[in-house]
Amino acid sequence: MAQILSAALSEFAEMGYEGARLDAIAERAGISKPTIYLYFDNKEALFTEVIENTITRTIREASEAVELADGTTEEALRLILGLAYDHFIDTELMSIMRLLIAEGGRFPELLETYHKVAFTQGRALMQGVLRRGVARGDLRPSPAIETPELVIAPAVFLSIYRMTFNRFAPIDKEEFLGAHLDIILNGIRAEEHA
Amino acid sequence: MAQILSAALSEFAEMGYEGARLDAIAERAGISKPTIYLYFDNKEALFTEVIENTITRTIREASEAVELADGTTEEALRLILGLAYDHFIDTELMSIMRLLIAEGGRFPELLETYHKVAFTQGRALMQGVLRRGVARGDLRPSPAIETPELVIAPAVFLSIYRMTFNRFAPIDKEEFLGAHLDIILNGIRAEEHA
Amino acid sequence: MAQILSAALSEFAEMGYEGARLDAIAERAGISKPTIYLYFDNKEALFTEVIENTITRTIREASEAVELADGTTEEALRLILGLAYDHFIDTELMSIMRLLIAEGGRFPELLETYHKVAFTQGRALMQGVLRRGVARGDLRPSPAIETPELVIAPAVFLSIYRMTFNRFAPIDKEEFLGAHLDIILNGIRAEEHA
Amino acid sequence: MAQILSAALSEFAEMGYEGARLDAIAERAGISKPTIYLYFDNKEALFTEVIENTITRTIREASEAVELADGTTEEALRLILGLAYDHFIDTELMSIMRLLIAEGGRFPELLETYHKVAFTQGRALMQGVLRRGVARGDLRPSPAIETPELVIAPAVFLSIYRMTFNRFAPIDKEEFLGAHLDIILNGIRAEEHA
DNA sequence: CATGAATGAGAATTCATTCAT
DNA sequence: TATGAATGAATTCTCATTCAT
Repeated sequence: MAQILSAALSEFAEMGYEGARLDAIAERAGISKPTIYLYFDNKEALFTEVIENTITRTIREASEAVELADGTTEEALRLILGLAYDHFIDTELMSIMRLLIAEGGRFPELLETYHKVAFTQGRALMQGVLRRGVARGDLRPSPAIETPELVIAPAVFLSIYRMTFNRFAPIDKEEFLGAHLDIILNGIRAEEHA
Repeated sequence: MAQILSAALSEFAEMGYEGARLDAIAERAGISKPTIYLYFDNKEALFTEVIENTITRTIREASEAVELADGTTEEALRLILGLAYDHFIDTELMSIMRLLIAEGGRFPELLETYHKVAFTQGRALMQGVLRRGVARGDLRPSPAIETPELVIAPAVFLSIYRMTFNRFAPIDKEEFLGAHLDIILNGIRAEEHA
Repeated sequence: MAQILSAALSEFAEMGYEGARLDAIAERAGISKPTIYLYFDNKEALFTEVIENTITRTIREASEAVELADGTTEEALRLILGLAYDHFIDTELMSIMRLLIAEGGRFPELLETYHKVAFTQGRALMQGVLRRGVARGDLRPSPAIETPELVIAPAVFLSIYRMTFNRFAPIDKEEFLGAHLDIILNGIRAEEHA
Repeated sequence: MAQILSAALSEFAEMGYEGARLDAIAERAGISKPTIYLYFDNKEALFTEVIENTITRTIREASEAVELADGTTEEALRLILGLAYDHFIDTELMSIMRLLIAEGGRFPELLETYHKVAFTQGRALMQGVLRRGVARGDLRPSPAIETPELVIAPAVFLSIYRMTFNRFAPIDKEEFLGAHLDIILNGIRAEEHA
């Protein structure tokens, strides 16, 4: 059953919901087509199960890793963004995101699950770091405190980019992360005085 | 033919390439199915034509608007980001982006077209603004100069967000743009004081 | 569409609902399988349409014929039973009856239709003849007046018989009808007196 | 094995041959699907076995009961028709009859078995009673003597009726049997008087 | 130009049947 | 004797595509 889910994730990610063929999934999983029906009611059930299973599994792994260091605000930011890049980019979660963007309109419950289980959690984590930073005097009370999505946005952008344009103009993950941290922390404006 | 393209864009955007039905497109366009074949060789040709047509048309409109004001660096940034938000969010271009994310793997030429025609151009524009800002002493020579994607990323993020999670936790476009400009310009770090 | 209905009637009558193959129906009708779907939503719709269409068509024809002669009671009985035999035995209506017996449990609405449109009407007709016979003094006020089914029963029996056992021990329709009339009119008991 | 046959009879009777599912039979019998194959070669073998088994079993029971009373002709008739009603209506034999009507075309050997084992025997029994009645002077030498089916027909009719239309316009078994005997014995014609 | 009518190729799904245990 | 797991062979149904008009 794990093999079916894994095969299905690949096929769905590559072909989309409609484009995916149960034939292909069965072949990837090394079983026969009817066997899929021993474990899943139908294509839709398989699809939703794939999504939910992957989300919860990945989030569980991620959550375990996010024992936030007691370090400085900058270290915490660096850590959490590093984790975001590691989990979002070139991973199964990225495939899920692509699927949700593509098929979300037709599977709104999945969107909701992902929103609740993954997005909201990540957002809260980031907001916690920012708030602590402000409390410590490390960060100014910028609008980012209430819009932590802004801080995460470049990670999401890179995830999309890697799935699409990267082949034409590659962007290096580490370099991008470095620049990301720099800009977020310091902005692009030149020092006022002088 | 314009009606066909328009109908097809809607249908493809809603249903994806495989999910889209020529029946449905014909109905939306108020014509009969075979008529589509008078103008397009087949479904794939219609799809690529829809994408390319929409891209070029939208980009043309956008380009006309980007007679960059001679104003201050901040005004230029504000202007170009405002245009990005206006063209990317809740528009046809957003549908195209969704389609490219969803189907890009199977239609790489379309990705390339979009990359060349839209993305590269927008990136160059942004980079121009940034470079001029540095030259004028308004902006520091940050890594964003070579990674202008970072400055655009939140617009892309919001575009995706509006297509997916917005229904569960709405984000206001104008507010988000305001925060976006603030963070990009100033960063989140507290003034070093001294 | 008439050809599809006709082909479907044959196939359903021979094979039952589940046993019937759309392939076979298409072939009998000289068309391709998908063409069936141009006219009928699915197998079930085709089935119910076949039944209802055949019933109403046949009943219409029958009704036209039942301009009951003003003749004697015996002539009227002879006429109406003759019509029953002609319409029930070795005809399309017989196939319908077989189908309803076989599949009635799964298609109760069809049973109801047939009951209303065919059976009730025939029963009322027979009852009318019997009542007039009693009024004229030709018939005694027997329990058959309120149970006209008894008078029709042998026709139904023969219909079933022809579909099943006739091949092993053939029963001649005309002879059977003759005996039927005789028994119904006179009973089998010997004259009392003497 | 008895449980399998019983489960199979129910399922076949309800769903027809094609409609019946081995899954369902196994579940009704409280065993697993492959177990059926320990006792029966395949679905068809199970079906024919069910039919033949039920027929022979029921006929055996019936035969035992038909130690014809030495009573009057009328008593004998009453007895034999009573038995027919009891065995044909709302019983397993009725289900068998329905199955044979439905599937007889595809299983002619079953029809033959039923014809030989059940029908011919019942017909002979009835004919014996009639002939004895004529010999005794109780019955006239009517055509029914050579067509005893006519006398049985209403029982068959009622059996069919109970499987189909009874829900829309119920017929009481006992009343019907009473009317049946009256009509068969006396006919519906008024006394010639004199 | 436009379309009503038709279909070949293929998709999901079902089910009788098998087999290793 | 019994069964959990698996599948080959259908079967219904869909849809892009064609063609005569």
